[in-house]
Order: sequence, then C-alpha cells, then structure tokens
Amino acid sequence: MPSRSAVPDGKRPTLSDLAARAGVSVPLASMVMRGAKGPSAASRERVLQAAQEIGYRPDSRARLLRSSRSHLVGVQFDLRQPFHADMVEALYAAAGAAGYQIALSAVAASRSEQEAVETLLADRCEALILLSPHAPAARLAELAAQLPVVSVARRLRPLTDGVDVVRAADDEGARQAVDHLVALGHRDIVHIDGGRAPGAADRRRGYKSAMKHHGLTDRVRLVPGGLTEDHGAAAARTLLAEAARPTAVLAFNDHCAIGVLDTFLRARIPVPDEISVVGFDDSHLARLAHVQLTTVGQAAPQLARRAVSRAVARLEGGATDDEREVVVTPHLVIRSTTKTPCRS
Amino acid sequence: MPSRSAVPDGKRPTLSDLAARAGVSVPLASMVMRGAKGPSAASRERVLQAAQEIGYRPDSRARLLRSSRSHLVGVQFDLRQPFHADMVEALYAAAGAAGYQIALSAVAASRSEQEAVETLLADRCEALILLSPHAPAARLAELAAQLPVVSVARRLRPLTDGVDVVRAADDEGARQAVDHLVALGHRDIVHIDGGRAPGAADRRRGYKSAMKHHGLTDRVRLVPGGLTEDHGAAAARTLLAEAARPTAVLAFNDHCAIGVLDTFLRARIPVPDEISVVGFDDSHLARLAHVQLTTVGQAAPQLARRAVSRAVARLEGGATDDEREVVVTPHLVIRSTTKTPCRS
DNA sequence: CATTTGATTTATAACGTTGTAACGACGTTG
DNA sequence: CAACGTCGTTACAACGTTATAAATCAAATG
Repeated sequence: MPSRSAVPDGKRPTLSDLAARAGVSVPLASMVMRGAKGPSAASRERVLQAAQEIGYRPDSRARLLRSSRSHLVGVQFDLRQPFHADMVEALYAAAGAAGYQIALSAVAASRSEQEAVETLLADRCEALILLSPHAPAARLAELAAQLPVVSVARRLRPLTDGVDVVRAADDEGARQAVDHLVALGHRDIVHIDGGRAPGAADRRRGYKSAMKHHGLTDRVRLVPGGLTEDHGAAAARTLLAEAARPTAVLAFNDHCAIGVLDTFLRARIPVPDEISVVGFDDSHLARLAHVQLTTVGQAAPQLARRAVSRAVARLEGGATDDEREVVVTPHLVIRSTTKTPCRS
Repeated sequence: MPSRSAVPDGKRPTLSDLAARAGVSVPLASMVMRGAKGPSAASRERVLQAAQEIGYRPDSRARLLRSSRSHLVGVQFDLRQPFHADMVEALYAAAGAAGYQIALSAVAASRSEQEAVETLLADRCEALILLSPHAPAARLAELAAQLPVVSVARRLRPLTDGVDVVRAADDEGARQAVDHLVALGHRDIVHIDGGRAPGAADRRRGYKSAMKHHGLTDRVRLVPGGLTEDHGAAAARTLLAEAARPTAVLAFNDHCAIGVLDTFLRARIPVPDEISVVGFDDSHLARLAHVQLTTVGQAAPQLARRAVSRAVARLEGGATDDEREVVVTPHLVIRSTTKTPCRS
C-alpha cells in the first residue's frame, strides 16, 4: 500500500508540519499561506517551497472555524432547472471576485428546500442566496432573522423583512418581445403564460401593457401554459385546433417555447414562416444550432453579481434599505424563430 | 434592527450557550446533540428542549475539525450535463444512507475540474466521487494517492492505481437497444457515435457485436456524432442526404437523439413510422410527453449507490481490490420512438 | 455500614487555523 | 548613548466541537 502523503504518519500535512519543514513558526507559515503582509520575501519563499514539497493544503474548515468571518455564501439551487445551472456558474465567478466562496446545496425531487437550507446553515454560511425559492414568505423571513437572505427570481409581494430580492424585469422583457414582434409587422400575438410560476404574473402584465401601448388591446390573448415542454405542447395544440391562428407566440419560457416549436413542427407549420415564436430565459436550449430560438435573456451574470453584492453589502454593513429589490433589465436575443409574417 | 438570534450577543448559539441554557455541561450537550448513548432520558429531554428554544444548530465545520473522520464525500459534477443532475440527486440519497454527507463542487465553462477538486480537498473531504472526469489518468492517480477516488462513467483503460471505476455496461446497453430494434424487424440500423466521449467506444463495440450476433455484420454503419443536439442534427442531415436511408438509428445519447428527431421532423420524416430512434441515458429529456424517447437507462440510483459504497469501503477498510471496476447493467426503456418498420 | 458496581456526568485536552500582543534585532534620532 | 520606531518573527489564546479519562452519585452487594 502506497503512502498517502508526504508526512510520516500518513495523515494529511498541517500547518505545523509545514512550519517544521520550512524551519519557521506556525503563525509565520500561516501568514505566508494566506498571503498576509508581514513575512519577508525570503521566509515567504522558503515556506512556499516547503508547501510544495509536502503538498500542504490549508484546511478551510479550521480556517473558517477560527476566523469569525467565514466568507462563505450558501447557494440553494434546483438541479432540474437549467437556468439555475447558468446562475450557479455565474455565482462562482461573482462570489470569487468579491472575495467569497460559495457552498452549494441542491434541491431535487427527493431533496427539499428545507433540507438544502439546513445543511447550508450547518456549514456556517454567512449569507444565503436562494434561486427561485418556493418556501413561504414567513419561512424566508424567519431565515432572514438569522442571516442575510437573497431571493433570486422570486418576487416577494410585500417586501419581506430582511429578505433582499434580485430579479429580472419580467414585464420589461415581455414588452421587448412584443415590441420586436410588432416591429416585424405582427398583430395577432398570443401569450402562453406560466400560471402561478414566479415571474409569470409580471410577464403577463408586460405582455398586456405592451399590446395596449401598440393599440392592440383587442388582440390580447392568453393561453394557459406552464414551465415545461409539455405545457407548451399542450398550449400549441389548443392553438392548432382553432380556425384563426395567431401569427406569433410569446411563450412563458424557453422550455415552453420548445414544446410549442415541436408541436408546430409535427403539425407541419413552418416556423418562423407561418408563425413566429419567442421564448424567455435564453437558456442553453435556445442556443442550440437547430433551435436558434429568439428569446428574452435574463443575464445570469448580472443577476449573480447583484445577488452577491447585495449579500456582501448586508454582511459588511453597506446595506441601504432602499435597494431591497434589485431589478435587472433583460434584453432580447434575436435568433431565427421570428420573422415578418407572411399574412397579416 | 431585529435581533438575529436568541442569544444576547447576536452571534449564533454554540454548544456552551446550549449547555448553559439546559443547565448541563458542554460535553453532555454534545452527546445529546449527536445522539450518542450515555445521557439519561431526562437530560436528553432538557437539552433538546433548550436547543429548540435558542435555535441551536451544530457547527459542522467545528465537528469535522475535531473528529478525525469527517464523513464527507466530495462530488465533482458538470452543470451542463443533465445526467449529472440525476446522479447528484441519487448521491445525496446514497451518501445519506451510508452515514455520509456530500459536498458539491461544480464544473462549468468557466470553472475547471482542477478548481473543483481543489475546493473539495480544502473542505477535508475523505473521498472524491468524480462524475465523468476528463482529467488525465496520471492526475487521477496522483489524487488517489491522497484519498479514495471513484470515477463514475469514465472508464480507465489500464486500471489506474487507487482509482475505482463505477460505470454502466455501455456495450450491454447498446446491445439491448439493437436487440430491441431487431426484434421489431429492423435490419438497417445505424449508430451515431460519440467520438472520444467517455463510454462512446463501448457503445460502439456493443452495437457492432450485437449486429454481428444477429448476422447483420454487413449492415453495420457508423456515423460520426457527438454529445449534443447539434451533433445529432448534423448526423441526421447526413443520413437524409443519402438515397438508402436506414430504418432505425441508435444515437450516442438522448441529447443527440433529440437532435436527430428534430431534424427528421423538419424533413417531414415521421418517427417512428418511417424511422425508429433510440437514445441513451434516460435523462429527463427522454421522458418529456411530446418526446417519449425509447432509450437505454443508466440507473443513476444504482450507480450512485455503488459509487458511495465503493468509497466507503475504501475508507472503512473493507475494500477488496477485485472490485476496482464496478459495472452496472443498464436497461432499455421502451417509449414511443421505436416501432416495427413499414418497409424492410 | 463499608464497598463495589454501574450509570451519568464532567473536566481536560485536543483538532488546525488565525488574531493579538509581545518579542528581538536593527538602524535612527535627539 | 539612550530612547525610539520599524520590521520580521513568535508565543499564546481562542474558534466550537468531540474523545478520553476521570469524577460523581445512587443503588446494590457483602
């Protein structure tokens, strides 16, 4: 059996092993490892050299334990939502830039938000970033009493005590989509909505007000939909069954839009020639070469940055209460599923 | 500003706060909290009561620091791969059942495997479970010298020292798919392969040998593909451009199969009436109501259980070297994209 | 009644790290 | 020459927990 480390007793090397090896004191070795100012260039050199040799790696748990600040932000995300994947990636970057680390805790069919949050708290996170949390507002408030909590993409009706909200301007996104379609010449624009999903109400509102703004109030038409391909497919079938079809569809999100596209495709209705389709989220689905969905981008990197900076502000005392809800402007990404209508 | 905790000084309650509140010593409180045997029912009751009152929550970092065993398994996964999401979910369950916790570290476009592993090591994980790692075998061996490493779904040609492998029997999966198609009456079955992706070689081999077994050696046909929808779409276009089309396609994975389906759909080729399509992975994509893809299931829960039990065996000394490669049998999930061919 | 037994409880010392304060050596200054 | 900073280094204590061993106590034994 091969030795598992460079130190005799087989355990993983500690600061004191490192200090011994470099011939310096433990605190000095510590200062070098954490890049504190103080140690001379010579000492620094020797310690780093020794660290290399014995394969020393700081123990983050001991670190966090010792320093009152843990510089750790807990992130709760849902494994089933591709948009969350984008957000997690962006959060790694945003947190890193702000000098924080993130701890992930996943939610899935077999793992509740409750469990996810429990483990984050046990890990001594200083703040929580929750991606579209479903927990009741009361529960969020309860958490916020313990530590800063940022809800991303989930709007909280009455601003809940201590809970910050970072979200995209869903209404503005829907408006942009409608503007784009109208500019192309569309008038019969249907919205397949997301029911009670977070953001759905705003998107609905944005759609309606944009239609009104263009003098198309009488063409407003909502079809019940949802978050998944299946919902989109069902809604599309509803539309197909009718005599007068719309010339454009604004779906609740990309998933839903894909379901719509697929159904149209099966029904031999060419997109965008016969009907234009717009999605929402700019998830990777929309970018696929054979999909090339026109969609409203939520700018995950921006949302992530704002969420982190919000949490950090709370932690470091720079929080101003007038920014309890941060709204990021989305932007339309025009690809190949929208086009001037052939009939009007 | 509301108080952030039930303890006066605003910090989060510790064991000694708890002990003080319950009127017992710190060690006793500790024993109660970790469910050790010893404390009397009365003490246990009082401590739990007090914990409830002050909202005490054990600090897992301090716990891990103190006890030499951390009971923490690090999991590296890729945010872009839906199959990994299934695996992570299953790993939570499997690790929990074995008395371990898992720490997640994600890989993405902007976060390398190197970074992911670094943080896991800094977190004092006792073992690493890597989901289809791309790191060179030498690097894995280096890691394995420090702690038990399990590679899931990535086969290592020469069994690398100390690295355990848990994977699905990709060749067997491909064989099942071919058997199914042949049983339906197909003979011209094409395989769109995954190039150099982990598992691709095995699937290719399984396909070929199954074809041979059915006396269809002369019908063997490989089309270069890949892991994404775009790869599948490209391969499908290649097939469409030809005079003699196959009656069935076995795609490298579900993503690839979706690309194939979509391309056929656009070309007005009915699936499964004209061509049958089989995927691989049984990811949630395959289960969508409007897709209903026949596919080869990798049994994430099983893979997860085996991976965890392998890691635990190494940690607890029950590792037997004859099980360094665990192969789980996949199973075919028949949905609606396969059917008896109309022409033969 | 002294004494052993067993069940509970507690004191003490770690785990690996970092913050604080103190230390020594050096050249500067009054 | 003494007092003074400055720089680099170190000793010590602490973070919140748990393992070990020692201490306490009631009950049971002789």
